[in-house]
Amino acid sequence: MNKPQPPSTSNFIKQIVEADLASGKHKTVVTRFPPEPNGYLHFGHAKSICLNFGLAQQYGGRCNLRFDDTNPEKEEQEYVDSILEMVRWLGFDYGTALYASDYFDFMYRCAEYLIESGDAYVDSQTPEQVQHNRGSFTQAGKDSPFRSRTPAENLALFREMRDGKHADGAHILRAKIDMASPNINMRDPTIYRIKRATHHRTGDKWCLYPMYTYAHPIEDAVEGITHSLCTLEFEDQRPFYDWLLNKLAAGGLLKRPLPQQIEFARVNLTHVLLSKRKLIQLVEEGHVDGWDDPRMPTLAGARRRGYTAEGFRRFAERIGVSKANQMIDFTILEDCMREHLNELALRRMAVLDPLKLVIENYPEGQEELVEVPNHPQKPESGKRKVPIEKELWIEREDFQETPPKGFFRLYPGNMVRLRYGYVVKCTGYDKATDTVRCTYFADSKSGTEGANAYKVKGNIHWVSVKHAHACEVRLYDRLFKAGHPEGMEHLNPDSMKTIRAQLEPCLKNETGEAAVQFERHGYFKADPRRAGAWLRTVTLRDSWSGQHSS
RNA sequence: UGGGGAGUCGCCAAGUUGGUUAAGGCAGCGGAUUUUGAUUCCGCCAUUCGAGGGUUCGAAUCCUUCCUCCCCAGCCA
Repeated sequence: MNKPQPPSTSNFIKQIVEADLASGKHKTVVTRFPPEPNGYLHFGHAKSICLNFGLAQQYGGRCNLRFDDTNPEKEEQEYVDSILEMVRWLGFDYGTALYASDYFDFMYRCAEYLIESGDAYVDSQTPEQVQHNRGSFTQAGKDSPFRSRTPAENLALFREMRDGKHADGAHILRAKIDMASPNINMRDPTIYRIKRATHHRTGDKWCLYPMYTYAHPIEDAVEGITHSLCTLEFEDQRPFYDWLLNKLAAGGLLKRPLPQQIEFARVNLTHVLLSKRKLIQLVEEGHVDGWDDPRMPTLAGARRRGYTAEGFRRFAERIGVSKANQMIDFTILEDCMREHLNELALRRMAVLDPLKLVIENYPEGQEELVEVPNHPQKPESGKRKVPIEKELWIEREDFQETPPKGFFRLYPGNMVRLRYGYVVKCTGYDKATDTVRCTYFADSKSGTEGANAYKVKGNIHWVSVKHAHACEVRLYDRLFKAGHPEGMEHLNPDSMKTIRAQLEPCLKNETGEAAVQFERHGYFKADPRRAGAWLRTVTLRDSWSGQHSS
């Protein structure tokens, strides 16, 4: 039950943080999780969220949730709401959410400062010319003919841009750095563009929007972020990040100490696609029901699927943080969820593919209650009483008329225990009625002295025919079919199975949804023999309507 | 090709001020317990740290050459 947790591993980010704390560079740790509200959070974001919030938690600092909403064309309130909800679900308290758009005025002021200091200019080349003059990996770029405009000219033009006097794309504001830099990102990067789009928060107030490259460092600095964690592809951006911050700090617009950008590798999972483009495709083409479809690798989907927030936190801790590209085996995520669910989920007997079992020597009309623990390893979870009688449903796969070698469940002549009930011996199978027959041993009831006299290898679950109630339950076994990393189109949405909230009496997990493990249908280790299992529409018949007792 | 990163067991990942036998997890394999073929438990699983040279009494850790992979030429983030 108490699996030893892997020791909390150290990583290079913690080392930097600790060094900064030790040297007195920072007195506290302030991080941030800065999503652009242009989509739903997925498994990959979970790593970043846990990393940023976890770090702040660990060092007694704080972590901001900040929306990087600098491109109104792609962003929507719907995404904001969903992100807010999922971060909360993951168990992190972000206080009040912040928005890059709240700093638009300040960013604008900074831009005017850069113009005045000669560090930015308005470029009026066409996008094609800009691109052409940027040069290539091997060729230096060429200065724009507009690069030498005076600060006064630039300022006037920039204000006109802000005031809507120019068409989209007519001009851009660029940082004046070095068109010959070997780092292409330093070849006068664009920092403002004209874009007439309605912003989900600022409406039509602006027709001028800052670029991420420019906005992000300012957002970090304004919020007093100490360690700005981002993914590897931004490494080349760091020189500009530092350039900008130092310029603005020199101008008195920002206070030191300035934030430090630190890059880490994003997570990839085998058989799981996290590309926003492809996920959108799945939703838009109707391959899934929506962003929260339990088959989706989104956090919203994961939650409906029965994954727990704690499972994600363990996952983040286990995979670690480094700068080497990671391709994490999906079994690690599964194991984290299975591990947590195993501790958390109450056990229930349920028959998904029913086959009738008749106990021939059990008195007609008689029934009795057997006591069943809710969690075999946790007595404190209590027990419940489940009715047993002459006719039961058992799992079809628990019976074999002609058993394969090694099969130790029900087959003619073999004895098994009806879990928590009696030991029965199979006496035959009626093809006409599709019924398995057996006889039971009255002195073998679980919990009685006689029970121990019976040594049987098989132990099957069952449900009383009379008391069972059927309910539609859909179980989702696996996210994607192994072997089809490229897509989920191979899955049949109607046949998928999911554990859902119908299982009301079961223990609630922190999501408010029910987490339950079906006996023999719970979170098994990945088993190729079960790979096709989810391709069935199933009906659940369960006997847990019985009373709880403890 | 210019620049920036990364290479420790099938997958992650500790270890890097050079110092006995290179943590741990996942996966895998073997075994014990078990009223879930689950869980739990025990054991096995890198003479080797991308490769080759070198320095050293001693290197995954230092020097050097080479190889491989990833990122950058949006008025996206």
